[in-house]
Amino acid sequence: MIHDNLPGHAHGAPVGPMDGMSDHELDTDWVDQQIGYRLRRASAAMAADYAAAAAGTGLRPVLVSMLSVIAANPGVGQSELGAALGIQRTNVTPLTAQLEADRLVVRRPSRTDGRKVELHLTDDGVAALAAGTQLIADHEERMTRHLDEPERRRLLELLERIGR
Amino acid sequence: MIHDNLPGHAHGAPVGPMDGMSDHELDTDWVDQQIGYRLRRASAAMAADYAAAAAGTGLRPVLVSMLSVIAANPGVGQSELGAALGIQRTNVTPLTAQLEADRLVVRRPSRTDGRKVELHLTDDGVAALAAGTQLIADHEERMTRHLDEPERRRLLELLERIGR
DNA sequence: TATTGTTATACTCTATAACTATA
DNA sequence: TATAGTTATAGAGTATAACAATA
Repeated sequence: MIHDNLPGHAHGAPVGPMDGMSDHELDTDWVDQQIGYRLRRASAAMAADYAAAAAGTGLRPVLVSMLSVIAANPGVGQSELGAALGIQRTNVTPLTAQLEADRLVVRRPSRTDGRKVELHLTDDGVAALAAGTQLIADHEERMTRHLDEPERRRLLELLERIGR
Repeated sequence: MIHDNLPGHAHGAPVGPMDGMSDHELDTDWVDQQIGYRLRRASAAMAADYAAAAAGTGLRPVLVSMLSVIAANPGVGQSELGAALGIQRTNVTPLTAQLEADRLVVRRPSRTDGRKVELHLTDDGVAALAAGTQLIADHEERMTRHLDEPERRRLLELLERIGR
C-alpha cells in the first residue's frame, strides 16, 4: 500500500507543524521530517546571516576556508586544497586567482614537481584570515545561540555521520 | 590575544582529523569544527546522492517539495507555497511554469481574489509525487543509514533550532 | 598513463528591481 | 497602499569536457 506513505495522507501519530513556524497555516509535515530538506533550510539560513555580516568585505565563506587551510598547511597545492574542502580542481583555479589578485595568497612553482604550484599566505592574507575568523566565530555564535555546547558538538557529530 | 583563536594555531585539546576522512593528510581542524561548514558539506553530499538517484526523472528536490505541499494544501497560491518552502515569489514562477508545462500541476484563477492563482495536482502530478516520495525515502535511508531513529530525530530537532 | 593546473561552458540556485493587475 | 504574480537580470555555486605541461 504505497500511498500510505504519501504526503497529504497523514498516518500514525500526527506530528503537527514544527514549533515556531507559522508558514501561513500551510501543512508542510512531509518536508519537515526530511533531513535533506532541513539541511537545505538551515544551510540557507546560515548563508544569509553570514552574507549580511560579511557584506562589503569580500570574505566569502569559501575564501576564508581556503585561507584557513593554506595557513595550516603552507605550500599546499590547489588540487590538495580542493580535495580537502570538497571543491573541484577546476573551481579552485578562479578562487585562487581571486585570492592572488587581492594579494592574500602567493602561488609559487614547486621545485620538486614542475606541475605543482605551492600556496602561501601573504601578510595581508594573514590579516584577512583573522578578520574572517572573527566574522565566522560571531556568526556561528549567533546562529547556535539556542544550543548549548554539548548540543553543538552533538550536531557536528551527527552531521559528520551523514552519508558515510 | 586574538591570534589564539586562529586556524593553524592549535590550542586546547586537539580534536584531530575527523574520523574516516583522509583529506590527503591535510590539517582541516578549524573548518571541521564549524556548523556552517559541516552543514554545507552534508547538504552537498545529500544533493549529490539524490541527483544520481533521480537522474533522468526531472524530479528535482524543490519540485517534489512543491508537489507535496500542493497535495497537502490544494488550491494553495504561489506566494503561500513559496513562503512555506523558503522560496521567493519571483523564483516560484518559473518553477510552477515547469510543473505546469510537464502537466503535473494546473493553475486556476481564484474566484474570490482576481490576483491569485490556485494550484492543484493533476493525475500525472499525483503519480510524479508518488515517484518522488519513493526516491526521497530511499535517498534519506541511504544517507542516514548510520543513524538510528532517535539520532535521526535528534538531528532534525537540532537543525530546526539553528538560527532561531 | 596519471596528475596538476587551466580554459570554456552550462545549469541550478538565489537575489534585486521594475512592472501589471487586483485588493 | 498592499498583495499576487510576472519578467528580466545578475551573482554565486557547481558540473563536465578538453587541453597543456609534467611525472
